[in-house]
Amino acid sequence: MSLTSDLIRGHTDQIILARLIAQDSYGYEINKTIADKTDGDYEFKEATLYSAFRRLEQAGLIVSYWGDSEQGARRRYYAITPQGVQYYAHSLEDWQEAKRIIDSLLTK
Amino acid sequence: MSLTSDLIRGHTDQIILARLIAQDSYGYEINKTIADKTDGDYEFKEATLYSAFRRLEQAGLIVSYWGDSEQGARRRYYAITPQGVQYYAHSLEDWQEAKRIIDSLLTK
DNA sequence: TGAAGTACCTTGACAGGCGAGGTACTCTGG
DNA sequence: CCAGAGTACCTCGCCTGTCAAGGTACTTCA
Repeated sequence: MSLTSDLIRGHTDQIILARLIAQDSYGYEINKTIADKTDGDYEFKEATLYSAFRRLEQAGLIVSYWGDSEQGARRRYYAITPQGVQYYAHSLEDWQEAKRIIDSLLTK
Repeated sequence: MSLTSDLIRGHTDQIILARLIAQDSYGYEINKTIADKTDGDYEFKEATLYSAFRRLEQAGLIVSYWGDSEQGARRRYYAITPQGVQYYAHSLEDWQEAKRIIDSLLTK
């Protein structure tokens, strides 16, 4: 919910990349997966999600292609690039580090 | 360093409040304490720190008073208010929750 | 005397999140 | 048969928080 959205700020790219490492996916599905995994506690706002896609694609961390669904709404699929994988691995380390630092700052 | 600063974005207020729960303090000292506690890995930028003070005081979470040092540079001390304590307690819960959520989103 | 340390502060630019609004197609119940 | 809910995408413009850059003023010490 809104409680956590401030805290997840900064993890958007990382979370999207994590989903794309699991498998190619598209905006709507990624958001549903996130909602599932968090038992409905979290989900990106659409504007946030799509602006993240733009950012990540411009940075070369993901690429997109249109799904070939004849029926139903068109889907733009995203796939992670090697640079994306590398960036993600690095971001995982950063996250471990950040947790450590924040936790240490929240104690007397 | 700059690596972690993106991830600490959003924890600024919480970290400052944690310091003020330990004891009344002033900007410069808070930053030094943070540098100490993180072995020099982290420190607020001054502009960030002082804008956080303004925000927190406006929100009624901290109050300030001038230190009575006759000698040396003047110091503006900050103290946490009851609302600040309450906000901090809440933010701790949010942080536990955020860690759980983020970790769960970073796995297959 | 001048550099380094202590201590505060402001301005303006920039980036990311997101509310609000929009398009277009499909499926299902009444 | 058609209205509403669901799927699926997208843009514009505001708001908030960070921070580079710049400034002030005092003290200590080599």
